[in-house]
Amino acid sequence: MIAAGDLFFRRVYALVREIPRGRVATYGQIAEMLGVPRGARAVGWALRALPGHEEGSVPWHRVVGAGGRISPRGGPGPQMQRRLLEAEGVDFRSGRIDIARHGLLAPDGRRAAR
DNA sequence: TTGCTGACTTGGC
DNA sequence: AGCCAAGCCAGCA
Repeated sequence: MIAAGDLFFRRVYALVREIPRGRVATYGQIAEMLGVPRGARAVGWALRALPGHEEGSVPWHRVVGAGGRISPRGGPGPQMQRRLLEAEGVDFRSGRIDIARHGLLAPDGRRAAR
């Protein structure tokens, strides 16, 4: 259960839940949606504090860094994140995600991917 | 209230 | 292409 005061965290979680399967959003993009263009780090903080309770409900793995690269955090996290994304059809051919295709507002390019 | 840290981003070497 | 430094935001001691 999230504390009543942690409104920012709840907003972040709510937004991440809205990310469709097979698509990804960047920290900066989420922050901008929240009305905080430079609050990318705050978004990361929120996800870091993501309780295991919400972990099953919030697709945190669909949140990546700018340029479609997974933020190294020193744990099995990044590896699992990449695995989950690949399972959704996200292409890591270049070692990073193509935001132009898998981005939140990007047209479904998964089909065009090759 | 002050200061440090961090799942970030951008710009310069 | 990869590494370093500065800027910004929120939470916690």
